[in-house]
Amino acid sequence: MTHTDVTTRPAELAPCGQPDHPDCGIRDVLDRVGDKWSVLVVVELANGARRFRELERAIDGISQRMLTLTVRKMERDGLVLRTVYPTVPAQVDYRLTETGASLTHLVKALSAWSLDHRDAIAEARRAYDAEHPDNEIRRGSTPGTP
Amino acid sequence: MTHTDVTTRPAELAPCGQPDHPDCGIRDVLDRVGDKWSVLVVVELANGARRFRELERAIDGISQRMLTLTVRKMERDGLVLRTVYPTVPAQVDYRLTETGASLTHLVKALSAWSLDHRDAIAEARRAYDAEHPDNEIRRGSTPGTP
DNA sequence: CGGTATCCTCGCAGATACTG
DNA sequence: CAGTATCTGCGAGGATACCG
Repeated sequence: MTHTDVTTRPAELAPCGQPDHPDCGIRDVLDRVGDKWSVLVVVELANGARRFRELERAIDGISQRMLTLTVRKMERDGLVLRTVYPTVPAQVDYRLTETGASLTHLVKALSAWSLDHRDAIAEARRAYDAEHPDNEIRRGSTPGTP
Repeated sequence: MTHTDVTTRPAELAPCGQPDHPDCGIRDVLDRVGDKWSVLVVVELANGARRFRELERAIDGISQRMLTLTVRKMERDGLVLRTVYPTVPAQVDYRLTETGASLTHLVKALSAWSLDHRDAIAEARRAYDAEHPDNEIRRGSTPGTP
């Protein structure tokens, strides 16, 4: 039985975490582009084709290895197209496929959301930290606490 | 209210990976909800308030620890609201805040994207694997994990 | 029920070195 | 330039046990 019933639930979101329900696809998409590197590659390539080095430089902090892995995985998933030019000092460029390009969409929405709620979140954090001074949940922020 | 204009194709995406550019917020948002658990919590809470146990049951595979951590982090970020009822066998429920609710939007878009491109990706994978039988990039697939 | 505290593992990711 | 290969660590996250 294929539950091809994408039944576009207007208000509700299909259950996702269940093993019996196949899931709403969230887990898939997160496994695919849930890591920051993939997303940042999409961001870079959203503005046009880039060569390996260009990507490496554009994405601060990524290691050669991770870039290779990321870009390979994305190639395999059909999100990026890899083109090798047999020049002397080998040249390769990457560009988004149709499928990959459709992601820029989501990435932009994500970016917009972040920008939109960034200070609300910062504020919420401050409030929380003020009320829970002992709490050590500080994952993802407050750098100066070694 | 829909405020995140997902459909507009404005211009270019701001550079993100740079240390000198502040960044487009992508890294922030990924640090915040980039992990699958957070997203799945959003998905569950999108359909209404849930108690701890309910969340735990709804999100298959999550450990108690991770649920606590995830939900705490989200509380701190002002994405979920935690309410404790001082009943005898303590009762707590979680619901999305305004900010958190604005995420359901993105999550739905993510879900839609996944559903929409799921088989294209599966196909791309098969094609890739056929052409690269030696390659061991199989990260993100080969589900057989009990 | 709704957590916290502890331990322990395994795999992701960084650094480094070598090749075509 | 554009990778591949290898070693290693570190820490996210699962399992378990125990409290209010």
